[in-house]
Amino acid sequence: MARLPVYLRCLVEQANDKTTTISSERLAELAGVNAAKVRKDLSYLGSYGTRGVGYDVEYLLFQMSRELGLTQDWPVAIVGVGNLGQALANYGGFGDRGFPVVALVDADPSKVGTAHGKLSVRHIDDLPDIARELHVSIGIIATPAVAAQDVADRLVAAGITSILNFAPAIISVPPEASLRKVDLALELQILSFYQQQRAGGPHLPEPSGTAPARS
Amino acid sequence: MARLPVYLRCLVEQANDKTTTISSERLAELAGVNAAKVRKDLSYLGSYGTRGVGYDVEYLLFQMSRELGLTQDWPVAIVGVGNLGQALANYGGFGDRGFPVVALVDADPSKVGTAHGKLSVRHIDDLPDIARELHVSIGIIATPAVAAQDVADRLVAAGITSILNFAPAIISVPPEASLRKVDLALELQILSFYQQQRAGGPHLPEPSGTAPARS
DNA sequence: ATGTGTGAATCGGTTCACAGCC
DNA sequence: GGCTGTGAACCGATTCACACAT
Repeated sequence: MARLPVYLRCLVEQANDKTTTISSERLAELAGVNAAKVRKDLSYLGSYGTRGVGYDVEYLLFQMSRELGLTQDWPVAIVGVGNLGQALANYGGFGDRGFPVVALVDADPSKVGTAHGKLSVRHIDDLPDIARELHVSIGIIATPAVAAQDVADRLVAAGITSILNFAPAIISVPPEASLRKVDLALELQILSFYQQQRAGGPHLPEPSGTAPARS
Repeated sequence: MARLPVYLRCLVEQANDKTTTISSERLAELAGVNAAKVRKDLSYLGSYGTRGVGYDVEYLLFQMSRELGLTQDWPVAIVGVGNLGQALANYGGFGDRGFPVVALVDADPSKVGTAHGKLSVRHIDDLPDIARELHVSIGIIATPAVAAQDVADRLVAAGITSILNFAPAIISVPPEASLRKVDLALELQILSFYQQQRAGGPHLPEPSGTAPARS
């Protein structure tokens, strides 16, 4: 479920506030969902709540970190050192959360060897070596759209089966691999769509999911 | 619908390839969905297809651009000039697609006035002026999580009712505003979850939606 | 009393399948 | 013959509502 990480973040906040126990109602409020969903989601992890009381924050936190695989670091390689790739490499938010960026990779020979922060760019042909040496488990695709599928294939061939794709392209991977995508332009286009709707007469249904009404 | 921009991108590619007409089947393949979904989605825009033939690429492109509000530019302001904010500001991909970044905003007085590319940072208290002068229609939140809700409130108060939130926080906006979120750490956590599942014994259902099997 | 865990009802979105039009 | 447009069937996810544990 894509909501577990959200719960996790809320629980961390609560733990910092010395809260020892939390109800599904309260957690739902923090996570921006409803209480029944929280209970159903958490019940998949096992019966970690106490009826009449709620969930023990620390214990739930531990169980969830374990289930999410966050008790260890997952080294990340960024493929494509253009604007976006550099931006992501400089953004410190990954390493903080257990996803250290351990390699920058590009196909352009003129970029290979250039330094960005503590890392120097390596050639994509070395991907199998890089993956093995640095134990890379996640690959981030930050190339132009046309290269994205090829890069994905190379990542999988190198044994990197978790892929986050920032390129505006539909790519496919074999079933043993996982693929998520983040498409920045697409998000903006969706916003401009709704803005457009608000300006002219409404024709299509309202947004859903990511825009809860203020409570 | 969040799929319209994907169709749009596929249609642009086809138009560049001088393809004049396209079937729902072919478009579905390019967009990574199935044909029935394409037809249902496009039928919401109106009956723009021709039975027995398919859709006229140019005409559909025009209708979709209009519906998505992409016949005009939508100026963007980025709030929060930390690592992520700078990264997004330097990333050229927004302006190219009709979303020029026209303002950088921060609450830290020591950052105000510093230049990044062609823009210099302005103070968040000036947001109402900035919004009016530069016709900002979309605000990007790239602040730490704790500031996100406050920034959202200020954006809405300044008349910027389309918001893209990169901060790892659940925020809410009044119903007249639209909110989308991009949570990079969350995407990585979802990947690490599935990677973890593959390593240990599977307990939860497989991914869905973003990971089509290779055809 | 309070709040979880969970079957049952509900809902929205996806897929099927076919009538209708080129 | 081929492909769209769309009602109907389907399916997973959300929500309800309540028995049960503390």
